[in-house]
Amino acid sequence: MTNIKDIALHCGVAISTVSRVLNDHPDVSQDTREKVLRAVKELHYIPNTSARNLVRTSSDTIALLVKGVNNPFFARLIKVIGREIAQRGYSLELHHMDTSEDELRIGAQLTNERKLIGILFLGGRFNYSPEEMALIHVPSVFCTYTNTFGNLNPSAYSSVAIDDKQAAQDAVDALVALGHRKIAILTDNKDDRSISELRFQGYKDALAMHGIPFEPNLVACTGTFSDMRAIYEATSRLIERDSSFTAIFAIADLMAIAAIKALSDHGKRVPEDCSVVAIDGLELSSYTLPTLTTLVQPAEEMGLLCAKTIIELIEHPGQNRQYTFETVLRPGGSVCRLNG
Amino acid sequence: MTNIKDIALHCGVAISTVSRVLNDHPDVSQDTREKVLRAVKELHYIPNTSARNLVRTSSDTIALLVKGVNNPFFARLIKVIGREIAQRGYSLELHHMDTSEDELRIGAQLTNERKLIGILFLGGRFNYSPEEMALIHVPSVFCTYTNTFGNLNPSAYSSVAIDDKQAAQDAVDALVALGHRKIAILTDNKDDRSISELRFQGYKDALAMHGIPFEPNLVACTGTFSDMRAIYEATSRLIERDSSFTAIFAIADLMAIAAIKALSDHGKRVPEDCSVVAIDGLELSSYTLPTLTTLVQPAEEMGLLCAKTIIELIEHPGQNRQYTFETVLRPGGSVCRLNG
DNA sequence: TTGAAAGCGCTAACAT
DNA sequence: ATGTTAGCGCTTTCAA
Repeated sequence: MTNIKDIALHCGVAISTVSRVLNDHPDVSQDTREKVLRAVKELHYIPNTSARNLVRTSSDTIALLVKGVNNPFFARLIKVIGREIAQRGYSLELHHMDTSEDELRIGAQLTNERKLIGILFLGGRFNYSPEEMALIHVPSVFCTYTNTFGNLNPSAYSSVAIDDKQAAQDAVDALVALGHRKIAILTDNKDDRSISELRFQGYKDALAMHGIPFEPNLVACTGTFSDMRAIYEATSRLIERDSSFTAIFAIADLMAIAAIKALSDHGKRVPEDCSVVAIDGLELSSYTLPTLTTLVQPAEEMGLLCAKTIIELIEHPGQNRQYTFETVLRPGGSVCRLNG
Repeated sequence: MTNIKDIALHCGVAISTVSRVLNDHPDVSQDTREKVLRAVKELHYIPNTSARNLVRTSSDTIALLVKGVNNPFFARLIKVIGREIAQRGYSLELHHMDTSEDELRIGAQLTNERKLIGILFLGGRFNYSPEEMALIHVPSVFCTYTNTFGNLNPSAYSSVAIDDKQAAQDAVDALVALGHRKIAILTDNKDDRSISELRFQGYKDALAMHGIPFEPNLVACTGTFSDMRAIYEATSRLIERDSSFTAIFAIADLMAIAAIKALSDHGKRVPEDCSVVAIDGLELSSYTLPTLTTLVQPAEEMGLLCAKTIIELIEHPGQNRQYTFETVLRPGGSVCRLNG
């Protein structure tokens, strides 16, 4: 591997001069600059970021730490965030990690490895403790989740999220408004201290608010957000167990899509025999047959605010703040009035 | 940030001793080891990977370089690859980059930054030149693409891919076998020197082989693989321009889904009025209404072979090899016999 | 079993 | 405008 020293030797200049050229410092003569740049090309020089990061005390880099690969909702968010960060003159580094890893630990590691100035967390847990949070020494924003199940002081973190419980209530409300009272729920999990639990809670609250008794029989747990087969099967079991429901609330769009297939395969037409409402608002859901009635998370706005917030925090530290977005019902062909 | 030196000071040992403990070297006394490990916990020590990578001459790390975020087909591949690499005792690092970046350059940079022992490229170009390829000094495998439009010597690269042209031919053949002769194509692009071009070529070849004249009017270009709205509109324009076709070949599953919606909105039922065949075999496509007839890329097998191949190359350099997979037709509800 | 010290490639003072 | 030099945090000889 050719390094900065090779370039210096080749050009008969000092390595600091090469470094200056490489980092666009102004105080280098035109001649030297060109000579160095030519050598860089000729010798196929590729900078060693490890060495650079080791010696630098700061960068202009914000990391976007994504936990879990399979979330289609993240894609739009990432796009918007990337655009805004670039436009504001910072660099964005995308890092993915497995669901099994600890995002705060990885964040801390990345911070001192790459001299990050900020971290955007995507897909993290809802229950950080102050001790865990203390690992992170740069500004950070929780994107699309917040600290509902943790005990962080509001001054200790920033977040941009929807109100999951409220969104679930809205979904159920929409079904009730159409005359439905036997409403099943399709959820990943009932008590994951995360999205599923919140949306499940919103479902129960909404039922209670409408004086509808909660029926455990109408709860279908999939154990997954993305495995269509598992979702299909959970729905099938639900139908076979108790098909008295006239509507399903699915906590995610993809779940609704698999559910509609299961309903169809069991001779139940959507929406005539069963209405379906979900939460997400994926672009895809506007192109299925029938199209999905879903509570849209405003991905673009949320992504933009995530970016704006982290930059604000970087430029003016200490102004932590939690933002909550409203979901908007996007009408689709998957619902209809009961017996209508 | 606490570093290895702080730990050493805290424990009253030398830096090298701490390093030995951290790297599981055997020649450290039980006492010292425990003392150091305790300090690591207490002081919240987090290793600096940059420093480590700078000094190391090699790692056990294979990188999976993914270009473009929005490909749903990649998710499964990544999962399989990750599992196999881990099982064989190597580490996998996932790196994402923008479509605008040069994967070979990034690969080269990452290699000397992180001391990689191998690279898996996902989503790269089909047209590398030997000069470009010379940047990469470790074994590598092109996953799900190959060098069709480049001039690499077969001994100079390894790849695991499907035969895109053949898959497109198979798709058209399937439609012709059902009596269709007016077959439209929905493609990203006609000449991108990549997947789209190959599949478009396969479409044309198949038509020719069956003595069906190629009609430019029946070509709909979307300019995208993932923007459903754009695909929907391209399909709509196609229908409004010339609705004489009885079948559509979509070069990707998501395109087919948007196309079916457009057909439906134009009063054309699928498959009764128009059959649809695609290439991909996403899990999703088995859960749409109607389900998609699609040529499945065997993601699991391909991912496994990618992993096996890179490991083989690492352990026995110089055995470059190109693998081609057959796609398999997965029958769905989106096709039927013409006038049947 | 442990310590001392060299140096990975680079940036950033500090000189000149 | 350019050169010299001291580290950044770590691994790895080489000595003891």
